[in-house]
Amino acid sequence: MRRSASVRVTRARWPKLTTGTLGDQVYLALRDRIIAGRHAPGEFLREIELANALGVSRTPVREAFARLAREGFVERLARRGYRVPAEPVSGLLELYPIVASLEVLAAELALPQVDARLLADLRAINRRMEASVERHEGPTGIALNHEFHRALSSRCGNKRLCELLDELRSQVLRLEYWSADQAPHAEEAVRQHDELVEALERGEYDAALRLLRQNRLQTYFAFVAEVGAVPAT
Amino acid sequence: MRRSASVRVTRARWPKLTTGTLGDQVYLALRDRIIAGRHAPGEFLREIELANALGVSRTPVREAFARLAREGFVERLARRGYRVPAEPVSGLLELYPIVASLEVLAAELALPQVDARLLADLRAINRRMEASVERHEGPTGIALNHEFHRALSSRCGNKRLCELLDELRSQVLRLEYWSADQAPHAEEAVRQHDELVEALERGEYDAALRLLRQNRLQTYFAFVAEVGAVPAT
DNA sequence: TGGCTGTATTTTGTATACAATAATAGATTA
DNA sequence: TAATCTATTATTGTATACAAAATACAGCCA
Repeated sequence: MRRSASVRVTRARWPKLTTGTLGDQVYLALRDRIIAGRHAPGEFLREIELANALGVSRTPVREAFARLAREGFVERLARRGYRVPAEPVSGLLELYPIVASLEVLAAELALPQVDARLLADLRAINRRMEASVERHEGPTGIALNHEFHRALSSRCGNKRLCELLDELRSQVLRLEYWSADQAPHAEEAVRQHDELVEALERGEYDAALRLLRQNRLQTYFAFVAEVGAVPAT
Repeated sequence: MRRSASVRVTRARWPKLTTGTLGDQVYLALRDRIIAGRHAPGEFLREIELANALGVSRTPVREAFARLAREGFVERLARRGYRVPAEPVSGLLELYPIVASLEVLAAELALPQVDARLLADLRAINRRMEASVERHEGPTGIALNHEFHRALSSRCGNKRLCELLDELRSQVLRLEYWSADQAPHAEEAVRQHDELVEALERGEYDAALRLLRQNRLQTYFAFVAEVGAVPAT
């Protein structure tokens, strides 16, 4: 009971829960905080603490944890609790090839759906990314890089693929936020994005796919070079 | 209360729960039943019923449902309950390309790890698949087809990729059990598997990858042709 | 007779109480 | 003084009680 003061303070730092089931809301709130790096890797998250902070019971918090654990945002230690995992290096090393493969597939499927509006969106996102990179606003550039690829692959017409990519990208996002100061090989990426859009405009689909593959592979190798790891491929 | 008789009967048909957390055990038991087709598509699954049948409370059953829903084995209808989804056609149509892409990636990564033991395993699995197809033991052939591809891709060295593929394959498995009488283009697949193993033995990696891609694409197109759907690619 | 509304029932969503277990700190002994 | 054993405590795992909401059915009215 004498905790009420600190609980109130903590509570103010959390977004209010509004719609949907409580479990979903807790999941979203917690995931955003973890992605944004507001919980240090290795930090333990306690059900009761979060429940108090959010003004809900342990049940929805547990549901959120179960989901977050399955998606890799927290680790579940049997009978010990949940903690934000460290090891972003191996995580990115494993995720990058998966995301790259699926994005190439999504792009192949999306090619027939490319239209003027999508191209305009892609250009706009890339201009924002360019500006962000120039100003060295690290995290913004990382997010915009993902937004660019999301805009393209979301046209693939395969709902399942879109959902899977969204989930994987959000995991990459967290690891990049934590391990990198800015988007991977940012300036180069902006240029490659422009080339990709131009190829799409000219209807040169093979070239576009090649550029996408190259862009994603370079993200991977740039990271590998940075951390000094041995590439698996 | 007068339901007790039917509950007791149902209970006898369920496997006993042994190790791990109850939530995990319920998840596994229920998933296996759904994959095996023991619950008709469209059938509603009630928390209390399952809890009674398994001799546990609703809490672990809820955890299992949450997981199954995220993985596509059940649908969650807000405030209505959970049901086994119908629509295997669109599900397979969306899953096949995803699995194919990731398996090609996994195979690329696994190539350096190929050794005599793996090749022997692959041959053995394919012989069993051949026998199963000859005897028209439908479901067994479907499972063995997955086992063959799993044996290869599990050598990729990317844990994350392995887990993702396992999850996706188990979903494909359910849909194939329900929508097909036997492995997709079974005889042809057995032959292609043999060719693939032979290429691996000769160290012709490019040829092996080409054969794998072809095998998976044909699975997809054979299904498309069977259901008369319009292929997305 | 057909459609609508209100109520009862069923089922999920949430909260809380209880059980089990692993970490921790303290005491005791060599 | 250090190490080990024990008791306490903190935290998850599970069960159950309670709340909310959606459906189905019956009764009523047009």
